[in-house]
Amino acid sequence: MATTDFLGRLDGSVRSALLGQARRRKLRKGDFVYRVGDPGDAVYVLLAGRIKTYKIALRGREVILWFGFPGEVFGLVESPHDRARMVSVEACEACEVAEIPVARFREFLAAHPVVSQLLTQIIASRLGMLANRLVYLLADNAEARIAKLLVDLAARSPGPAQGLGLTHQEIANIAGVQRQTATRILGRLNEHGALAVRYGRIAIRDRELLARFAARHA
Amino acid sequence: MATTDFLGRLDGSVRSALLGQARRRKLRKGDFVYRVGDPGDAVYVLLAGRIKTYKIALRGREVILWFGFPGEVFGLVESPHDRARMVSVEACEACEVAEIPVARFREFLAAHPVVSQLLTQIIASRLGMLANRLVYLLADNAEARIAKLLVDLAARSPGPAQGLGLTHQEIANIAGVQRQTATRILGRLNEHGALAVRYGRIAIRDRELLARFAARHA
DNA sequence: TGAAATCTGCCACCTGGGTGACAATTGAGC
DNA sequence: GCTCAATTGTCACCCAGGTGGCAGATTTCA
Repeated sequence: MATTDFLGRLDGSVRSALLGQARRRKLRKGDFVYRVGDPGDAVYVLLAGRIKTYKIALRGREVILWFGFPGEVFGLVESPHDRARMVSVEACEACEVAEIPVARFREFLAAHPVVSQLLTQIIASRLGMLANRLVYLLADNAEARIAKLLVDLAARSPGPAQGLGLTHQEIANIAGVQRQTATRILGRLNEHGALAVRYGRIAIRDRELLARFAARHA
Repeated sequence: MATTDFLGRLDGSVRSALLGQARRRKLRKGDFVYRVGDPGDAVYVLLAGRIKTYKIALRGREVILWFGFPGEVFGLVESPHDRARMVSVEACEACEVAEIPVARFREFLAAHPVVSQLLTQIIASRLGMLANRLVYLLADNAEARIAKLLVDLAARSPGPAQGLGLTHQEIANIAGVQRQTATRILGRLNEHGALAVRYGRIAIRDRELLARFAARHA
């Protein structure tokens, strides 16, 4: 299980206690869990599907900060002080989320200090991941960035064998390149045998080779 | 006072209680507070000087994550679990820091829940700042990146009137450009009257104009 | 005070990847 | 099954910024 899987790391009883506090919401592709400026009055756990967290930059450019997979928790940072959301969260496919009002979530944490510690860990690791991404986005070229990105995602994705259901546009938006560049590079990695790409199904064929592409700058 | 000024936001008595727990360390330019891999067994408050937090990327490239100014706290993220440091912190000039062993810091937080909340806020805001930087680094061109960076720094820097004592190399390393590019752009911003640059003393002359450069992509 | 190290300013060249454009393919909804 | 929107594939062009190289300015510290 991925270390980012919050729900999976809770004891069964704690998990059901938490989910008992939650309202379930189903979302279709393109629906928002929340958007920039919404009140940050709830915390979410993704039960099924895939979500993306992003901001809109200059000229309408969508910059993806983070993809969320089942079991992961999100919406934590703005919630404690009920500030406006700083990012938008959108369903990449049909999703289900558990929504917990922040007041209840706080009570829950007070009653379960272990969970509170786990969250501290999760936030710290997310800060670390973001810092790492910043470093490689600034220092690497497009090919290495995309390779690193795929390695990272495969480590967190639930069924990497079947492939990641990412569009080229999404890959471009998280790697900070143009859609056409993403297409070109995915094609190249496919030719070299690192990936197995088939219309929207990107699977890693040779993890070693992919890691080698991730580590070189040329 | 900048909202990031941890020490400045503490009550006088709380502040002296905290500093009473600390060992003071003086550093010269180039000294490390800690380096990647060191044990994360202490938390620091910067008392004087300026520090930079960075990682080394491919090909020895230094990517600066964050500049710290007096009053700011750092070393928080790895500490609660005493993990190895994920970043290095180096003095940019003569500095003084207060070093608090993590065990004592934890006791202190338990005794002062207000401070604990403040830290949650600080970590959240740092996550937000990092996310913002990621967005503009991916979406903007070199000129807008450097302009935004200077606006951000001026907002946190103690005496922005006298100018920021940053080298072109440091600006390059945080904006993710080449040193020569930083020089070229600083020269341009100087010509246009947005900055007043004089050998290592970069002062903002026209904040409005600089913000305009930060907001355009061309 | 003087030598060495660091920092700044410039320049010419070159390339990675941005840009726009369009056709082919696929999947989703009717 | 059919239609339409979304996604993918590919191409030609071009420019922002990377690269290397060097001279002059400034600081540091012996």
